[in-house]
Amino acid sequence: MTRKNATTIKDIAQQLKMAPSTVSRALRGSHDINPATRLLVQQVAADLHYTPNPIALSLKEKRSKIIGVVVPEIANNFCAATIAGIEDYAYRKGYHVMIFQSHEEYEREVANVRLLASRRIDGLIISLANNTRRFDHLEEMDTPVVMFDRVYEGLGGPRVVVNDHEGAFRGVEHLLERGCRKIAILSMAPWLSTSQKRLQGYRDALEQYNIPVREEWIVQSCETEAPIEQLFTSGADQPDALFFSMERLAIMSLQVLKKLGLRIPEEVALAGFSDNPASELFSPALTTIRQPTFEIGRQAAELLIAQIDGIATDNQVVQLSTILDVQASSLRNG
Amino acid sequence: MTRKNATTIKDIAQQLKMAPSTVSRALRGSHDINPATRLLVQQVAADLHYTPNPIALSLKEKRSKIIGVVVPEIANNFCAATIAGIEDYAYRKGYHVMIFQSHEEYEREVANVRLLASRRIDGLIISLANNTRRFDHLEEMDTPVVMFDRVYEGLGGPRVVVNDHEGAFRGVEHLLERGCRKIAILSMAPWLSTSQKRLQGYRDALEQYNIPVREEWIVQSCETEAPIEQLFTSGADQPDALFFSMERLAIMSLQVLKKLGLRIPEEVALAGFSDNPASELFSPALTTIRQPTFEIGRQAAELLIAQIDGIATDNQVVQLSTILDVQASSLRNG
DNA sequence: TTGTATGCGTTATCAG
DNA sequence: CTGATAACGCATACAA
Repeated sequence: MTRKNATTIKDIAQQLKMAPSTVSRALRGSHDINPATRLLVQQVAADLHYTPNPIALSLKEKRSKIIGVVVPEIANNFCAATIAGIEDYAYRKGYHVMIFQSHEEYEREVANVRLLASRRIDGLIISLANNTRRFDHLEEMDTPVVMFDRVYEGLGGPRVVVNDHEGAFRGVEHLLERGCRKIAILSMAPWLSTSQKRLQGYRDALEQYNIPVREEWIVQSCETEAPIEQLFTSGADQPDALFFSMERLAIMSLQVLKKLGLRIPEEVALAGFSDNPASELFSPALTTIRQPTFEIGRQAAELLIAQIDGIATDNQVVQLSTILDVQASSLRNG
Repeated sequence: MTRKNATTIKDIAQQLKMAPSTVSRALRGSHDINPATRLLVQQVAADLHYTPNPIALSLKEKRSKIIGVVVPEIANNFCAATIAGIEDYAYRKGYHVMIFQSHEEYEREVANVRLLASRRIDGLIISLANNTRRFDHLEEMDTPVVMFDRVYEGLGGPRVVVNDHEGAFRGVEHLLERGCRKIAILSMAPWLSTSQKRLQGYRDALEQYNIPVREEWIVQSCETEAPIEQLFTSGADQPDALFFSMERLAIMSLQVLKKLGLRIPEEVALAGFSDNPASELFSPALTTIRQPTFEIGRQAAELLIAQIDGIATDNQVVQLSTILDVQASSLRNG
C-alpha cells in the first residue's frame, strides 16, 4: 500500500523558499519571528493540511505522549468504565491511550507490559491479572506505573483502590440482616489485594454476627464454574447465600444456580461486587456493591500524569468509596 | 520524571568498539556478517537489555505497525468481543492496536480518526457512530480503512458485516410464530447500514404474515428511553412485542418495561440483536440474534492487514452469519 | 566483512 | 529576525 506522503515542514519551506527551521518557529509561535512570515507560513501549512509528525517528535523529545493500559478484560463493565475515565483525563492532557488485555493470564500480562515498554510509552496504568504473583515486569519499568483495583502493594507505587474491606463487610452484613446464616464467598486469587481485603471484610462481618467461618465455603477462583457447582452438590449442608467479589463471578453464580434449578433468593440469596448496569435486570435483580469506576480511572490517569510531569506522588494511595445498591427482590425478606 | 535512557545500537557499538551499522546488521541477522561478530553483538545486546526503538524505526520506515480502531463504545459486549478478535489477529502479525471510542458522537469520531491519522497509523478499523452522516474523515484517510458492523457502503472499502436482513427477519418471524401481532421495532439512526437492513428484515417478516407496518411503531433512536416509553403511554393501542436491533436497546427496553410495570412476556414479548452473554439471565431470559463477534474482528483485521501489505482487497465484503438464540421463557407460548 | 555517510521530521543551538 | 547544522535511533547504499 503506497501511502501519500504527508506534508512536512520541509515541503512548506520549499514552497516558501525559506529554511525549515524558520517554518518550525513560525508554526510554534516563537517570538523572534516576523509576524508577516508567521502568517504566511501558517497559511501555507493550512493549505497543505500540515500536521506535525508525532513520531519525529517522539524521537526528538524522547516521549511518546502515549499511556499504556493493561487490564484483565475489556469486556467487563468495571474495566470498560475505568478505561473511559482514564481516556477522559488523558486526552484532556494531550495523551493517547493504548489498551491491552491480559485475559487474566500472567504470561500475557508480562508480554503486554514488555511490549508497551519497548514502545516507549510514557507511563503505565495496570490492574493485575488473576494469576499474577511475580512483579518483575513492573519493577523493571523505567517509566511511572500506577496500579488500580488489583494492586501489588509491595511495589510501593501510586495506586487507586476502593474501600474493599468495608464494601464487602457491608455487603455480607446485608445478607446477614436478611436472615442468611450460611454464606459462602466467591473470591479471586488469594494473592490479589482486592481478594484479601474483600475476604477479610467477609470474615469480619461473620465474626460480628458470631458465625464461624467455614473454610470450605471460601472459593478462590474465577476461572471456571466447577467450584461453585461443587458448593451445592457435594454434601448435605449447603450455603443459603453467595457473596461474589467480582462481576464475572456474579454471572457464573447465576448460571450455575439456574442450571442446578435452585430458586433465588428463596434457596440461595446473592449479593456482591458488580458494576454491570444490567444486573438490576437479572432474575432476580442483584444487590450489588458498586464502585466509582469512571472516577477510579480518572484518578489513576491523574496520578500517572502527575508522575510523568515530575510531580512526585510516589507511594500515594487514593481510596474511593463503594456504594451498596440494594435490590429488594434479591433478598428473601425484601 | 527522568527516565533511564534505554540502550541503543550506539551503546553496543561503543562498548564493542565497532560501527553502529555493524551492530545493526548483526542484530538483524544480515548475511554478510562474521558469525563471531554476530554472536558477540547479540550477547552484548542481551546483556544490556537492548530493545529496538520502534519510534526510530517508524520514522525511518514510514510505518508505525499500529492499527487504529474506532468503535462507538467499548463497554458493550459486541464491541469488546470484536476488539478481542482484532487484537488476536493483529498481534499475530506484529501490529499493535490503538483503541478509541466515539461514544456515539460524530464529532468525537472525527476527532479520533484525525488523531489516529496524525499518529501515522498504518490502517484504520471502524464501526460508525450512531449519528455519523458525513464521511469526509474516512475519505481523507491516506491509509487503508476497513469498516465493520455499521458501515458506509458509499466508501467502497472492504467491510465485514453479518446477514442483518436475515437475522432480523428470523427474529421477527420468531415473535410472529409465537403469536405476537403488534410488533414494534427499536432501530438506530436510519442512515446506518445495519439499521436499514435490520429494519427491512422487520418489514419483510411482517409482510410475509400480511401484517401492515405501522410507522409509528418504528423507533429510530438509541440515545434515550423516552421514545420507548412513549410507545406504551401515548394511546390505547400498544405493541405486544418489541424487537430491538442493538444490545443497548435491549437493556433500555427492559428498564422501561419494568418501570412501567408491564409483564414480560405476557404483556410485551422481547427479542432482538444482542451479544450480552448475560442476557439469558435477564428476567425473562431474552431470545437474541447473536453475531460471531470475535470472528468479525478477526476478519476485519485480516482484511486490513492484507491491504496494508499491498494485497488488493478493495471493495471486498465479508458477510458472516448470525445465530438465533431462542430462550423459551422469553416468549408467551414458550 | 566492516566502516562511513545519509536521511526519516523535527527542533535547539548557534551564527549571521 | 532568519538560515545552517546537529541530533534523536535506526537502516542502508556506498566505500573501503
